[in-house]
Amino acid sequence: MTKKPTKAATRSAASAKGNVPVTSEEAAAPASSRAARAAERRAAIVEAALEEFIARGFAATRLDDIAKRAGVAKGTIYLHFKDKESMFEELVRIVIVPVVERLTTLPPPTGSVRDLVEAFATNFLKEVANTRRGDLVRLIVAEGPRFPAVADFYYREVVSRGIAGMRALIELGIARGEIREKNLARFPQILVAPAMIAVIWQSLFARHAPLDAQEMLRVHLDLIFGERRTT
Amino acid sequence: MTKKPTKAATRSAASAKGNVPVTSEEAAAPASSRAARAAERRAAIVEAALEEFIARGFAATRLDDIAKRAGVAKGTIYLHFKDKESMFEELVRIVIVPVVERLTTLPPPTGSVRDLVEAFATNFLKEVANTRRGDLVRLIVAEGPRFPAVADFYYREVVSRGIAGMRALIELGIARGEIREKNLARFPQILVAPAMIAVIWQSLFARHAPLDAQEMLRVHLDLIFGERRTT
DNA sequence: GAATTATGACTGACTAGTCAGTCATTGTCA
DNA sequence: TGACAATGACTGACTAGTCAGTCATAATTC
Repeated sequence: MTKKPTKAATRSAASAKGNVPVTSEEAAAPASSRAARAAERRAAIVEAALEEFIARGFAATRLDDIAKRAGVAKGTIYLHFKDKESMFEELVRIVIVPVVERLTTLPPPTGSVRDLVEAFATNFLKEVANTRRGDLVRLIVAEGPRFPAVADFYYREVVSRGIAGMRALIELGIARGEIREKNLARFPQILVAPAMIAVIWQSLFARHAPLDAQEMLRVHLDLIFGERRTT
Repeated sequence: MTKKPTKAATRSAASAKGNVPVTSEEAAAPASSRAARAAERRAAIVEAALEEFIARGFAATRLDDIAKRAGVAKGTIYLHFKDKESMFEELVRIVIVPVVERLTTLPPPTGSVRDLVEAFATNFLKEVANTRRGDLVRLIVAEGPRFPAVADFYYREVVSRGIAGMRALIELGIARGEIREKNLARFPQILVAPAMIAVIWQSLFARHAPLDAQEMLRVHLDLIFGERRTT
């Protein structure tokens, strides 16, 4: 079979029209242009949908707008997603899964518990609070009650894991004498609360009163672990 | 025409059906039944709208549903509110203003700062967290970005006041030596964060993992003021 | 019975989802 | 290798339905 020629042609055609700003160093990838373009389009749709849903909420988002933003016809969306609702649900999964993976893989077994938590916090700020991801959290809070599937998923994949992880850290901190308040292990939510508040604050009140999240989290850790810096 | 009976009928019908739990000591008011009924209807509409908006969000809420729930024709809504959007905005004001008034009037100049804060927290749980009001907070978080007017109002009337009040309490606590962490005054958000988290948790994850908010807040206060109870 | 208030049928704008048709890509065959 | 056929990704006009807002009519009040 002669497969080479087609490939070359495909290639140039794709790159000529495709100012698709998504990923892509598929330079090495031998991806057949057909499949590659499909993947690109899907990615563009996901990106556009995320943007629109965050900006307008589920109900007020028009699929026409998503299509336009993605540079795709409306029908194309339905080649990738069953309907608006399941698109939203898949979207949340698609965006969250990699973040969870990255955050759970991180823990470098360094020194004190405080350092661990602080590193985690810094990372959280960089990866979530100051990103589109932060708005996604707000979106989940907003739409959760109307999308039990989303709320469930988020609880299972993010919240319960996060709480469990934090609890483990707290217990370690207590065991090592870094944390005085024993009851904290019963409510790891307390450890995370200011971070969540920071996320919400940024998207609602930042323009009224900017919040130095990094510094706030540090103060909060001082509260839990006792002072430390020269401050 | 026989008008008396109608009136009586109307009256009783209204009170029979109308378990409108809102205001109303119009007992003393010489309010012509005309004005009184109008007020009742308005209250019913507000109540119904609140319920629907909380359950479905702004965009997905139908005025027909609000009307039906309020026991009113759709046209009647337009006798009280300009349109859906301004109804939503007014709604937030109508519900929030009395709460703010009640909470700001409270401070009984009792003993320790910790007692003050704890009383406030308990009150907050009773008045907000376990009420429709709590869901309203979530609704504001959800719709805030699309309703700058609402976000502004909420910031001005609730957040900035709350932050200021908390800061005053914290400074008092520091002055009296009850609070060790001086930097806390720079981020009163930390003091409030768990309470907000509790509100959000209740409406999103309560069914996955119930949260004893009261107890969580107490632990948080222990963290700030130092242990206390026999626990 | 005039004035005020309430009603709900109606309208028009808008949108989720569909589907017949197009055409670039891929596979096949000489 | 070049021509032809098959494929299926993609399109966008279209349908069916929804819903905010209106207004002629009806009910109520004074």
